[in-house]
Amino acid sequence: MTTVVAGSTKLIQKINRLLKLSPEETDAVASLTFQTEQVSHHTLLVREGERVTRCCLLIEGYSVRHKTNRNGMRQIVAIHMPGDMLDLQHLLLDRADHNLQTITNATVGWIEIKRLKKVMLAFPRIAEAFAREALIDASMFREWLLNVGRRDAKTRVAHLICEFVARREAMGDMRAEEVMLPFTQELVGDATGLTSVHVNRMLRRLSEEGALNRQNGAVTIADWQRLRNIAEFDPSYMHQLVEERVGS
Amino acid sequence: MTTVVAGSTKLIQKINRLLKLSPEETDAVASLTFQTEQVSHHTLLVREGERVTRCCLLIEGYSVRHKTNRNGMRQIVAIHMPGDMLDLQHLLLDRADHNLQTITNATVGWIEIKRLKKVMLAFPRIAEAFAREALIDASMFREWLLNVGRRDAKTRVAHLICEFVARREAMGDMRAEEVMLPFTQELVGDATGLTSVHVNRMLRRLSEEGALNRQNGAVTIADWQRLRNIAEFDPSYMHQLVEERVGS
DNA sequence: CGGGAGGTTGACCACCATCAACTGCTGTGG
DNA sequence: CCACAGCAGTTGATGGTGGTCAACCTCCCG
Repeated sequence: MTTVVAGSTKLIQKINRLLKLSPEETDAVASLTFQTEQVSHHTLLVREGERVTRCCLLIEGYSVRHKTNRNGMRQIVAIHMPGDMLDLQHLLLDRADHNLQTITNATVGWIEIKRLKKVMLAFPRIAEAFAREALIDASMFREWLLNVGRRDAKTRVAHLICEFVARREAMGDMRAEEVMLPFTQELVGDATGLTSVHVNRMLRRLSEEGALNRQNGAVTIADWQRLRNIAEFDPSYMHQLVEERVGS
Repeated sequence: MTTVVAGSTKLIQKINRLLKLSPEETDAVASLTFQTEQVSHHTLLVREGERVTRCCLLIEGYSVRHKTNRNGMRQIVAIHMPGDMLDLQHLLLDRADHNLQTITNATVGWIEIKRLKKVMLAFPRIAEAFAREALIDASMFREWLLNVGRRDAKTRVAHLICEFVARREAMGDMRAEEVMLPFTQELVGDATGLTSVHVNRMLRRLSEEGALNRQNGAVTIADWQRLRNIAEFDPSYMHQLVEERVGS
């Protein structure tokens, strides 16, 4: 439990993609301090129905938001990566309407909502950046709805992978092709409305068609254009968060 | 093309559900003027990819937001009713990522985004109300994702109907049971990821099970508790927008 | 070495899509 | 006033996509 500044580097990068910050505004974000915590995978950070009084910055690792139906079937509604502020919505809504859970070992940083609100009052453009992020999140939910509601299984899986890769690349990671996905097949199923068994079959198909590489369960991109074509992937629904990718 | 004040009555009611306005704030909203327009059903108000510089208040009638996949299959991602400000997201995002279309004859009121922004600057609590509305919209997208991804056809259809009825009742309409739905079966299918044919069969099942009444295509609620139970419907995902309903 | 989590594969089946035909309204024009 | 077109709804037959169940494998880690 220490305070960190380092954790906010990726946060600042991300905010700058949404809205160019002035030096003072950058300082204001950089001087935010977080109570950091190391958590293992599958840690529930926020539970549906809970009152939330603090926000969580994902510093390292990955997490998802999910809801469950009456039979306990799980629908993942979003995937988060380092630099994402989780629970920004709880600045204005007091109860969580979904669960928030890590899917890998992770480092998170907690901050009181009151303190965040203070910074946003003092620097309206920081507030605007957060609002923009929330609106882009909503756009991504809509795209996921289209994905789950009106695309077949292969396309859905390919689309999920494209989105993830594009976001990670935008985040500044190395060429995304070279990077393995941190997803279990069950997780992909829960995000796409499929079963893990069927996800497995679709991954095989995508690999047979030359879009993906697989070796002992780990997946990498074999052919971005082909994958993207199969996926019907067009990143414009992520607005400023992800630039259109030029090269192959 | 006249300016109206009357159109904002429902808007004020709605904002007050999200956040109690002061008399001055209420005045500020009430004095907003809109360029009104009568449009017929199926009018495209905003097209995906368009630059948007004005917002649209739905005064009378119903509209939906939708996206399409490569094969032209349509996914409806939200349904709007009188009093809803459409395109609030375009205060901060300049391009539309989905289509906006009326589904009935409707009256809409246009307002320049600049003018809205001015009011929001002068009255931060009005800005806060709009932000809260956007966040609740996002929560509804998440619930729809769960609906489409992890519920079977009968439950999906029932859930859609429950949500619509609860919202309309919250809006102050008469007992929702007595009200017919303005939906074609194809529309219900496009909102739930089903075909109109299967929606038809599910409506029949719901009526056989005593949850709905049907007479020449028009649907009313027969037994709210039963329908709600079939639907797994719990309105808390709509936060302050819809109060928990106490009676039957 | 053993247990557990995740991945892989096959057999079987159900839910929902597809296709097609028919009905009943409603609005419109002759 | 009727004829007709068009849209929405209804129903049946048929088939495919993806779910379910089960067995087995691999890898990792204690």
